[in-house]
Amino acid sequence: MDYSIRPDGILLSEPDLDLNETLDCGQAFRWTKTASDYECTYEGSFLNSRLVISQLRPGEFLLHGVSEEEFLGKWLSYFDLDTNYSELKRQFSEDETLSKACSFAGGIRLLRQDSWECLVSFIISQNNNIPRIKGIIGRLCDKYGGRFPEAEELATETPDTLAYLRSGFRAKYICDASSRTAAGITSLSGIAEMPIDSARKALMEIKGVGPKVAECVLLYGMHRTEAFPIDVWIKRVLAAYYPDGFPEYAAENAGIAQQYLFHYIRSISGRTE
DNA sequence: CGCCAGGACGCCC
DNA sequence: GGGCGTCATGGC
Repeated sequence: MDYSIRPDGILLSEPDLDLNETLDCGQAFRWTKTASDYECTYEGSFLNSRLVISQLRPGEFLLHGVSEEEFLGKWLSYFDLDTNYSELKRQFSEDETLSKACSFAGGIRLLRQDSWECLVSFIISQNNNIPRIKGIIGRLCDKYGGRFPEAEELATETPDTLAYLRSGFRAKYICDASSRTAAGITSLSGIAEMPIDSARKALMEIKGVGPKVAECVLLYGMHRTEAFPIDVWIKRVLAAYYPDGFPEYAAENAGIAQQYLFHYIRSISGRTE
């Protein structure tokens, strides 16, 4: 990773990042691709900061209007730029399937997202498809002026007052997550520091949070890279390529490996959304 | 129209 | 403990 400061923002050089692969692969739902003169441009936000980022060419990016302080204090961490993904992929590539997955979409990175937003987003994701997940979260943020609401703000809602989301049976789960978090019964910052099995149990005390959603919150919202969400696609990968279990040497970063595999298995079965 | 979606719950055995 | 119907909504 390298960067330079320009009048129009931060110019970032990072060969192991591709914006389409990272921002549109189902780990985050609030980035939108906007038309531009570049390869691609995305707009989105993390906590209360909005970002417009362009991919100028493979491995080169412009973070529009971002100061060095904002870059070092926020976006460097969000895009996990202090982790060496070349080294990770080199380790993964001992395995034949993982090797293919890494070379298919080598620009995927694990974003360090906000745990609360992540919890609500993956509650919404259950038995749902990505375009509709984005729609529900978009309607939620629209109501709060384009930002993601705090637990305290959602804690006063009911499934009826959340009807505008059209989130279906998931509304009652959003309410439970909000009231528990706002009341301090669930402490996401505390859970983030727990041993992983205790963290899983604590998350699953929330109604609507089962093994899959808990694992996603741990991986995407708490950067627990050993967390390994198993959805229908990863089940197919495990059945087809890992009948004797996932490689032990990759266990510490199994969640990152899972990202490459998810993208790969969907591509070879003809899915892009 | 039917099938499926980055699942979890409640109930059954 | 595993198996199965159900849950809203909408993309395709």
